[in-house]
Amino acid sequence: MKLGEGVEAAIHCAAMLAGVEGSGTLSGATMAEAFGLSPSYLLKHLNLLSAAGVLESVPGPAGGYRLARAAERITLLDIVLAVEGREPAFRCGEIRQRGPVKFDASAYAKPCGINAAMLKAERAYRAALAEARLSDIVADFMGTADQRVVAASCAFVERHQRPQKSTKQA
Amino acid sequence: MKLGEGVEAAIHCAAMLAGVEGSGTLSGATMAEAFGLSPSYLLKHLNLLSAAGVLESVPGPAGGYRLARAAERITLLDIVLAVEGREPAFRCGEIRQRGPVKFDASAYAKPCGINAAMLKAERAYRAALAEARLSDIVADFMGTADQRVVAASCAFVERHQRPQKSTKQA
DNA sequence: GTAGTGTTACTCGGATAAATATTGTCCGAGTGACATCGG
DNA sequence: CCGATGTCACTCGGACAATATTTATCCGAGTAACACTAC
Repeated sequence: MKLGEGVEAAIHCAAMLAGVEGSGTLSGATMAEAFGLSPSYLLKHLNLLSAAGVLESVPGPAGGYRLARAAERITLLDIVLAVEGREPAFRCGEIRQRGPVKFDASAYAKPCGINAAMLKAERAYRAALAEARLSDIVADFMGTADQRVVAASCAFVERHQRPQKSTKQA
Repeated sequence: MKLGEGVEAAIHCAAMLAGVEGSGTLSGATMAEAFGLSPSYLLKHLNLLSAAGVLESVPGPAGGYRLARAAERITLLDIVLAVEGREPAFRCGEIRQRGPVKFDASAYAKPCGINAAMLKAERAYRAALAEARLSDIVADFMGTADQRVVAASCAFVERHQRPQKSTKQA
């Protein structure tokens, strides 16, 4: 039961991208610098988010990443599943069938009760994550965090964001 | 987000031990055979359960493992935490402080909102596991599983269980 | 026949390798901006 | 002076090592049962 280090980075990056105006972008290198991370490695996680449809990537100079949809429609569950994978953490290996006494498949028609209990707990976990919208995270940060940090973060985004010129149908 | 393979084995072993009468024991080798697992590796997980106070180990010939308390007072959470560790899956590395702009510690007095949301979800996960008692798992297995499998499992336990000398068998 | 004692076989327990997943790094393909050149 | 074009720098994207964690195995310490011997 351990989540990868990249989950934290992915959420922070998504929250930072939520502060970008319009269809502007932030480059992966910029976000890596903001959090003191290895740029190349952060790209790996950002690509996972792009593949999952949470972010969009813009190539070329003045390119970068942006949210694929409004922050209100992105949940922590979307991000966690994108980075960690969609399959459940507990995988029933059906070890109950691996013993010396064998029966045909009909004897194991009912799913393993242990697996059911574990998956039920995981559904509760995912449901809680699904209720945490990215916009809530950002609003909480803006409201409760130290104002110096908030101001510095906004200034950082303002300074590094790149307004998309070619696609400014805004 | 991935649980170790040993969690499944640990839960199955605990459920099997719940079927042992009185203060009898089952050896690790016996349970490993029942599930087709490596005996030496299963011992590692059983020891974790012993260290956590979920199981008790009896050394010497006719030794083995038994539940440390009644199955009604053992939850899946106890087992999962014993095997996977008690620390939460999401560990906040405070990467928000690792950027180029630094503030003193007072600016970060409030805990990270992302961390709070992740821990809240994990509390929901653990709460669901805490509601799943080992006795419920066993009762569900006895009631809903195929009766041939139930009979075979009970027979296996009957055949391999070792009555502790203090409790004389009938 | 009974009690004491030494042996023994079986158990758990921890230290030790192999396999796998995660983390971190590098270089290449692609793309839009910029400077240059021609009209 | 304006437009087309070639070059370039910057971006993402995926392939390649290093590290950490998990998985698997082996051998040793400990203990209670068993057998043997002496009384």
